[in-house]
Amino acid sequence: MSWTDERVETLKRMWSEGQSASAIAKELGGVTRNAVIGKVHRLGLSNRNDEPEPAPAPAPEPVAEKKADRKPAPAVQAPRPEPQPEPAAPAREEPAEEEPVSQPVFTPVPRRPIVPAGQPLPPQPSANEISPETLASVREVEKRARKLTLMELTERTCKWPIGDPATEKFWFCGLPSQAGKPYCEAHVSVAFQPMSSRRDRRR
DNA sequence: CCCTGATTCGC
DNA sequence: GCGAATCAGG
Repeated sequence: MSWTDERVETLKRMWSEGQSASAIAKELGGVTRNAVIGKVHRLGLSNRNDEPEPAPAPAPEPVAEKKADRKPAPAVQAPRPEPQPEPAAPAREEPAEEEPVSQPVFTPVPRRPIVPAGQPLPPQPSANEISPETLASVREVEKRARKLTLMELTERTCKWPIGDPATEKFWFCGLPSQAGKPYCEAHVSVAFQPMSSRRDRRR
């Protein structure tokens, strides 16, 4: 396989969408993720976000007096943009009266949430809409959940969230997912319901 | 062990 | 230019 214009176009599109190199390789076929990564670098797409250019801040040498100056510019690695200094966290007093213990209370720092453009988020399991049998089955399955963290999820693990994300009791199902589906068999059954069965569900 | 991208270097 | 091997890491 070679990098035809069309294949390069697909590569560019998927990469900009945040797809992983292996996913792109799978889509293209005939190439490995290494090939994809290599191509990405050759195309100069390495940076997923589009920083125009850090404007390398010449780092002016304060002391640069040498009679016999050898190398004017050592030409080292491009100087890093240098992370922004953390803006002094505004001391925030919450009038919360009900909290007995002092809680750190994460204040949602203005952060642009980068959603990994993946599978559709599962609807929260709402008791209605789902047959009791299926619901029972799901509950049973969730007892056997592998309780994976976000980082442990793969393309072959069920990504159904279990528990309250705001608490420690939160994890992902993690059981083997259906081929091509983001969830295991049990969760697929509650996630993907035919319109017909949703229409006149008995209550 | 699963996965990720980054880099190197012989081709 | 290409990409396998390797590295570094979550």
